[in-house]
Order: sequence, then structure tokens, then C-alpha cells
Amino acid sequence: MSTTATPSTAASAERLDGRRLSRAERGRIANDVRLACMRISRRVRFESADAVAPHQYSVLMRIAERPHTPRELATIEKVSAPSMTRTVAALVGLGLAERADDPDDGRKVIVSATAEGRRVVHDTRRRRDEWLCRRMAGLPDADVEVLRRAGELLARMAAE
Amino acid sequence: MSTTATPSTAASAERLDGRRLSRAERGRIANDVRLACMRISRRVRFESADAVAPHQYSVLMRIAERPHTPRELATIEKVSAPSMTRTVAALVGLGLAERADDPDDGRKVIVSATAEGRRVVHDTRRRRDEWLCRRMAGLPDADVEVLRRAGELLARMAAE
DNA sequence: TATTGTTATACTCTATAACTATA
DNA sequence: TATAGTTATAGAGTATAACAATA
Repeated sequence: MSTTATPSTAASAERLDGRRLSRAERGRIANDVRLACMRISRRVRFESADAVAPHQYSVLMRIAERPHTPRELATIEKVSAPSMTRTVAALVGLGLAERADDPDDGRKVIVSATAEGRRVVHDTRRRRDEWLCRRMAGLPDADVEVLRRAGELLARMAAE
Repeated sequence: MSTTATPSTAASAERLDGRRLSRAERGRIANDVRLACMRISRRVRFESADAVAPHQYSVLMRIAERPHTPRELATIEKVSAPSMTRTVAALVGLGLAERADDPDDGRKVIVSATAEGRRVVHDTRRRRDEWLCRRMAGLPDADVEVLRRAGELLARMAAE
């Protein structure tokens, strides 16, 4: 959907790969984009009034997608195994997660979200999206389209 | 710098305020953008190998910009006054911040960053930007321009 | 012998309550 | 009397080390 057309006149400094922005300009843009992402992220986390603590929600989101072992969760969340034992225990205590023995490997535990846990994830997601939606409400379509394309680019960059 | 031109033919459903995207479409975009911002933010925080803990860096960034009282910092960071006392004490202990009595109000303390503290902020910022710059390196100018405009929009939305 | 998970223990960040000093 | 800041204490998250059970 790119609307840019490389000019055939050689007057432009633009190269074949579509580059003209200086290294310094790209650096400034990287700084602006990073700060904007971190500020949006911070405000969403601070103001969405979550039902569970951030580290618990992060795990809940994972197990709502599909069941995981505590070891997998500890690796994904970059915390120690004992910490994950504690977090899982807290979610189970809240009725948001449940533990089951792995039928194929007696050492493993399979942690999955309960219906209530999935509901919490769904509600939290909706509340967070509403926060951003309210702030997008004043924007014309052209700006929303810019955000849509940026969202795609940032998601790809974060996944690398 | 918007390149969109409202067509004069009435065939388009676009209204005068430049809206055609449905509420549902805007909702989906909000979700994508929010997730992208949070993932970028998370990876920057996890992988930039900071010299100080996140809550300390957040305060250090504030006082590197200009001096603040502990009370102001507690309000900005949304933590209790005793927590901020502790965080400031830690930064002072690390040689990154310094405390001074307010000449006009004997109750107040003025917390500012040391030269070393400002250096830590500068270095951390540079390292984080480099992380994002590496991921922007493969993008053509057109995509970087999208990110630049999105950065402006998101910054405005986060500031509201 | 390696892996999964838990328990034991200690450190840090957080909060509320109580206290001191100043306005 | 209200405000700024600290100290006391407790609760929760994190980590490492040591342990039990299974592969």
C-alpha cells in the first residue's frame, strides 16, 4: 500500500532502496517513537485499573492463549522458577488459573486459565483499548491510517 | 504534510471531518497500536541493560531535566512519600543524585541529578535508541516517515 | 545424570501509620 | 492546623541455594 513513487529524475539523493533520511534524522525519529511508545505503554498500565498486578496479568495473558508449564512461563517472563511458582500460586488462589499434571511427564505441571481468568484478560484488554480509542476519537482518518501502518511496522520490529 | 485530498465527488462516504473508518475498525487499530507500543516498550526495558532499576531510572530522568522535591517526584511517579524517600536515598547512595535544603521553605528538600546521574541518563537513552535504530535500519524512508508521524500523534495522545 | 518444580531464606520495593520539623 | 519529609513495620515480588520427584 506504499504510495511513494521513486522519481526517475536523478536530481533526488534518494537511492534505489528508498533512503534519503540521514543517520541523525533516523536517530531523532527513533528517539521520538521510542519515547511515545513508552509513554503510551506507561499510561495504559497506570490508568487501566487492572484487576491483577502487572506480572500476574502478563502470565494470565499467556495461559489464556494456551496452557504452559511453569518453566515455559518463567523463561518467557524472564523470571526465576521459584518466582513463577509463586505467581502461578497467586493466580490459582484468585481462581484465575488452574494446575494439572502432565499425563506424559510426571515432573511437569500444566497451567491454564479458568473461564474467569479468560474473562479478566478480555475485560482488561477491552478497557485498555477503550483508553486508546478515546484518545484516537479526535483524529481524522488520515491520522488513524498512519497509526495503523505504524502499528504494523512496530509489531514487526518488536517480533524480530 | 498530509497527502490525502478529500475527493469533491460525493460518491465517497467520507465526511467533512475526514471520517470513514467504522468504530469497529478504529477499535481494531487501537488494539494493534496499543499492543505494538507495549511490546516495543517491554523489549526496550528488558534488553537495554540499564545501570539502575526501572523505578530509579524514571526518577533520575525527571531530576536530570530539572530539580524536584520528593513530594513532587512521589506524585509524578504515583508512589507513596516513604517509597520516594527510599528511591532518592538509593540514587544519592549511588552518586547519581544529590539533596539540598530549600532556601525558602525549611520543610522542603530539593533533589537534583549529579553530573554522573546525567551521564547515566544520557547513556541509557542512547542505548535504548540504538536498540530501536537497529530495528529501523531495514526500513525504507517511506516507512520511517510513517513512524515519525505516528510518533508525533502518539506523543500528543499520551500527553493529553 | 539432567530436568521440573518446590521449599527455605534473604533482599528490595511497596504501602500505611506514626513521628518530627516547619509554614 | 496543614504540609514536607522521615522512620517503623509489614506485605509482596524477586533471586539463589538446596531439596524431591521423575526422565
